[in-house]
Amino acid sequence: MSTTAAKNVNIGEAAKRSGVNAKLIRHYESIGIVPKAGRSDSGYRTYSEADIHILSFVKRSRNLGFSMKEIKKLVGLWRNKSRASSDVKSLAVKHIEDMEQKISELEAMVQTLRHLAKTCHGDGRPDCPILNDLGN
Amino acid sequence: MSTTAAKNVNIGEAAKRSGVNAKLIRHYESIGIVPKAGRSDSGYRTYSEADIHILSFVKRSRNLGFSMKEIKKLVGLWRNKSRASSDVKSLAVKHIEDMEQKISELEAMVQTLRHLAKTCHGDGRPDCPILNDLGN
DNA sequence: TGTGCAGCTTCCAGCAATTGGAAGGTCAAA
DNA sequence: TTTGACCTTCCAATTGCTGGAAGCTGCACA
Repeated sequence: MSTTAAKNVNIGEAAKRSGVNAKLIRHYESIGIVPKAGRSDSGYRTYSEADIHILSFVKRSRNLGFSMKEIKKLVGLWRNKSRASSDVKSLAVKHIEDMEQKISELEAMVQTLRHLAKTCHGDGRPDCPILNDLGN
Repeated sequence: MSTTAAKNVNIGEAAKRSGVNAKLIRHYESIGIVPKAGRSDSGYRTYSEADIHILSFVKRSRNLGFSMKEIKKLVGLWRNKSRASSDVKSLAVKHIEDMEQKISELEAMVQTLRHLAKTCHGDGRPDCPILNDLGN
């Protein structure tokens, strides 16, 4: 009745609570990642606890490196009580594979560069094997 | 005199030889990564061996994950005979550090996601711990 | 009651680093 | 001559934001 009444907040507060800044919240709304916020009489966006929860969900998913496209799917699955866990799992597994692929690419790059850097004396002299190698 | 004469080529051939496609070569020129190509009477861009070499250099640097900004610097250093090797080395070392940072972030993400995925049965049932965890 | 400022609104523009397309000129072979 | 491959420029889209400008609203303070 009173204490449990909806205490909707403005975008700034929603930003603070979800960890997603206001600019980005509007952006997410505009590209359909999060549902359209309600509006006050004067046109301000209003956010419920549930809305803020979705924003946090998006934030956390981003932190885990999901693309916006994937997150759009995840948010849909999350809001849909009848979704199958297999959908979620396959998305996650695919994503793990992508990240592992990226990690090994980066490791190969580091390997090569470290080798190049080791052969470069790194003083004031003009000749540097890094550049020579890059040129081949 | 004759056999060593400059045999400049069009952008398509330069693309083939450098591994950088024509569209991208024009783009690199427009943003000043590579020097402006010469032009034939009819306005076609022409590329010498040296030009192609620069393009290959850019390609290889990109493969090693350097940003365009860094590559711009590298190309400058490469074309400048009097540069100091310390400039090159510090650029490379900084880049290695950046990549290593990225690798550990990715590894942390994979770790987390792998954990989440393990706890998800991945069948037709609607409840999935991945989504539950993401929501917190 | 004003006034001042924080906070909200929209829209527009740009960042990296490409990629794609449209509309048109050129070159060489058939 | 005509086809077709190649070249030219310019403009737009992509992904995931971030920033600014111009203009409301809301609220405290004098």
